[in-house]
Amino acid sequence: MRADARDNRERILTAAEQVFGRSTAASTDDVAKLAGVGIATVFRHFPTKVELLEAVLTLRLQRLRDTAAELAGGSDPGTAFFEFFDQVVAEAGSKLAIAEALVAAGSAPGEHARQAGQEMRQAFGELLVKAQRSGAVRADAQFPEVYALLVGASRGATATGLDLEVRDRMLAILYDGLRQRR
Amino acid sequence: MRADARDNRERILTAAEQVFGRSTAASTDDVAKLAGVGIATVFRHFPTKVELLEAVLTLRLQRLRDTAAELAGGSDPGTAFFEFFDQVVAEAGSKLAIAEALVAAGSAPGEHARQAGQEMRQAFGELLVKAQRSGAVRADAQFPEVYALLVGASRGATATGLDLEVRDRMLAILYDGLRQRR
DNA sequence: TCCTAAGCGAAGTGATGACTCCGAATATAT
DNA sequence: ATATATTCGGAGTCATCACTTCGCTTAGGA
Repeated sequence: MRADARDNRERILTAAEQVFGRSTAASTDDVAKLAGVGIATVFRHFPTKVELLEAVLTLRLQRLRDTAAELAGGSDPGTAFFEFFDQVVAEAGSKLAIAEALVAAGSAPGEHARQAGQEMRQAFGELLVKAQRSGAVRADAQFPEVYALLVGASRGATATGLDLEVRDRMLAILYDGLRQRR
Repeated sequence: MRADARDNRERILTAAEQVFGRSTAASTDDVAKLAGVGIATVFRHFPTKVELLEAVLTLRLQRLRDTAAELAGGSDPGTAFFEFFDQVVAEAGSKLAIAEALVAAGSAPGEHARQAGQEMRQAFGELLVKAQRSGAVRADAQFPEVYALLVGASRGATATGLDLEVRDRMLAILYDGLRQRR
């Protein structure tokens, strides 16, 4: 691939992430304009709009997976688990698209996104198990409901009108539920 | 208004609720077809698609408000609060539109929907206060975060793939957090 | 430097969907 | 029963958007 083509591909992805971050209903022209390329260039790199959306989704899921993996290597398992939860919800609070990505992670269309979603869930699952072994999270919680809570909290955060204090109090209540029953 | 006109208005609203329940991106033609009327008839009763959506949203919010008011008159305040929570989440689990309605309730466009949203939140707020007075819900929880949790749980429920056991375990964790700290 | 294949952008194309126009149909008051 | 004002339905219109075509440009090897 020629150097200018690679550059454009990067620019398009970056622009798409920003544009679709606001609304996935945005047009391909908008992405092209923000990227500073022609429409045809967008379609040359991503043959359909769905494939472009998929690429953006995959990127986001991979980043979340990396964050989880990074935290897993860190200090306290309990801290790592809640830290990840915090970070995801914080991001989702300002970017609706992240929340949507989480929902889509379960039943993602397309091979790349599906795999990225699976890896992210896998990494989050490991954070959960370690936190449970350390006693920071109740042992009777299973992955599906904890993931559902992550998705829900992300959506709930966007409903707070971006009020950080409300968001933190919401999470405090949720975390009380997730912690080990005495 | 002529009797046939009123009939059609009803039919259109019912059809719209069903069609937009699947996706708000559905076309007005779909609504007209399901209602068994011409497209023009839909637009005569609801001049724009947004107004039609608004009417559906208002209807849903009013129903939720009625449910809350009904439960408030019932027996135990704690039971009433969690019962409402259960019902809303259960409905949202099968109808994504309800979850969206909850989100929109905060910043609804249009006068009718805005007011219906406010009334629903008001009714839910009363359930919360009573439950707190009775000691069933922790006293330090304020309305905004509890509402955010309701919105979040509704969204989370749709992410469980409609698995009722997962949904119930998710709610159990959440309710543990909402109950009075001893 | 020059050649050429890879890449580019702007002007299409066709489909879709919100919304309108107007002649036909019909409810209802007399 | 009849008149007429109201309502109806389907065939438009117009804008938007995903996607294509094609003549021009340019990167980068010889």
